[in-house]
Amino acid sequence: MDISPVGDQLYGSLSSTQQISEEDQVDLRKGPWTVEEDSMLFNYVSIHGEGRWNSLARHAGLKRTGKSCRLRWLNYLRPSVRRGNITLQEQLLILELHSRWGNRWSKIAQYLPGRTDNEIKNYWRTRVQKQAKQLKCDVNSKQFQDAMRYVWIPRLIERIQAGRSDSSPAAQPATGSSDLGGVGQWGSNLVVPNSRPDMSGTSSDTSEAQLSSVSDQTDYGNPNPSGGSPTENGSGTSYQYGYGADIQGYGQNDNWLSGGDSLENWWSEEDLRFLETALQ
DNA sequence: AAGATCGTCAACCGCTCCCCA
DNA sequence: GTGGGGAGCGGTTGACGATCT
Repeated sequence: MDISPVGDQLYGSLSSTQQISEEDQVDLRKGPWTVEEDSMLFNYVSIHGEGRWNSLARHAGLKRTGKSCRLRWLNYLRPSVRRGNITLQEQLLILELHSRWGNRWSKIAQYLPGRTDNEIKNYWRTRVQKQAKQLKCDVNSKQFQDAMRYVWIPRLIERIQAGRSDSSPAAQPATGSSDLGGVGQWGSNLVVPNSRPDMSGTSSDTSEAQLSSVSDQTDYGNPNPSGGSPTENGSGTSYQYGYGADIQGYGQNDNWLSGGDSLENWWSEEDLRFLETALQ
């Protein structure tokens, strides 16, 4: 765990400047969490469970707001939190779900087990918005939406499929929940890789249909669409989705997707030239 | 080597929603 | 019906390490 004790350095003098008042709770701490605080929160929640964060903070002996405790637990301490690089499948899901729901980060996060809304939000702002900036268009513009649909997403799909055929053991889909019969596979229901319609026209309708064909069949009220559910496969937990994509759970070897598979590497010079021309 | 700039991410803030008395 | 408290959400900030000049 990468927990910095910097909080003590930054806020260690707080108590000396504050009057002790249980009523006002003026000695509430802010800033980075210390190892001790993490330990206190983790132990308390492990024993008593989540909920009632304000009273939980008091009873756990934490000089933090309930909000702060909740955030720390959900984004960091919770055992199910998955750390590490966003995988290609996760990138694809984020792009697809964001195209449908916009900045509904918590809703999007429901479909990426172990990922927090904060993490997805940060990913979007630092990676996706950066690409929009490179292309000199707004991230919400039709131009950028088309760029994602016709270049970015197809390339992600290609790469995912290539990764599968490369077939390092870790890249193999989990077999635990193979009862997803009939649910589309990458590239078949989602989009046709390498299809690059005339982006100068109003082609978003057809692309929307392509992109939505699976999504519309999916019960988004269910955080695990098409019966996707955590499955134990011996070395970790895997989740499968209605798209036919599965995301290797924590504890898995994600190397086949991480390390050099940042979005920047997806955006080849060729793509950039193509897009810049198309966007003019 | 040192300062400037950039990228990432943890954490906070303010607002809204929901539940309950 | 309504007011208050708790929880959740999305936007924003700031610290810090990495990279660049």
